[in-house]
Amino acid sequence: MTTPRRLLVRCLFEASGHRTAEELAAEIQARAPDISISTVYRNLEELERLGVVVHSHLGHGPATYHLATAAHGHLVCRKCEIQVEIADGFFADLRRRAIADFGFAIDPRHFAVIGLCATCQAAADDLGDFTAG
Amino acid sequence: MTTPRRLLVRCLFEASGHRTAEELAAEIQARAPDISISTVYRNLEELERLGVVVHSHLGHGPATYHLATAAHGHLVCRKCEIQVEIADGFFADLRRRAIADFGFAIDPRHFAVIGLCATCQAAADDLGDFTAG
DNA sequence: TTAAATGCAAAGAATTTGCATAACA
DNA sequence: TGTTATGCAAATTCTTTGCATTTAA
Repeated sequence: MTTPRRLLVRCLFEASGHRTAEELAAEIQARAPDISISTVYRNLEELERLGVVVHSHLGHGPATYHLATAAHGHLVCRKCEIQVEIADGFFADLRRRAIADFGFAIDPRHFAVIGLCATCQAAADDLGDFTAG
Repeated sequence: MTTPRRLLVRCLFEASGHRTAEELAAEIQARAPDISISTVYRNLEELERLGVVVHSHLGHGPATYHLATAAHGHLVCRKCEIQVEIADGFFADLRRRAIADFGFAIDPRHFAVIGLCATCQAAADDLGDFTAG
């Protein structure tokens, strides 16, 4: 148990949101300025190997990390990038089918489900009307 | 209509699998060696803007590109990385719920659904038995 | 002949790695 | 005291960008 590791774990427990490695590094560096981001990556990797932490991909940017106990799925708008957290129940049917048809045990939280939020759909429709007219 | 663009479109139509920008560039360069990969990226971007091509993320590596007409979802094993193509019907329930509860029109093909294939689940179980015993 | 597309090289973002030093047990 | 972790810098991977030159309509 080293200082960087202790601070990282503390950060992860204190706030439960998803944060990128860079954001976590910034929080840690506020307390211990010369902890390097490679140490953060290495510790996240180790914590993930131990099953304490998971990471997920919510878009094209950097991965986000959080406690495994706080994992959940996401809908992300491809246009405005708004994120919605969704309950595992949303994936019940998909999970059942994946097992039944392919023997796959899915982790539907690793990658977000991308789409268009209601607002951006409306905007796209308006644009459609405009360009058509 | 320039030579690089023509060759890229031909490549995309000839074989229907998903290929990375690098793979597409290699195919193109077999015919016209000094077409650069940045041109491939630029044309893919343009074709995507026009709705002819889509890209998806099947794992942590490079994105894969294919004709929009050939789009489909994927299950990918996080361990052995085997890929299974799945029909849109798999996502019908998720799609319905996303619209009903959040107004989201999802594109469940952009990011793969990650998980463990049957073989890797079995391997994990064996390991579990072993380490437990 | 003029706007658009290209090639090259360099920049960028996110992550990983090599290696000498430092910290833990 | 010996393994494990760290900091730093450099390397990697994937993708984008700047800019001078070429190509196509």
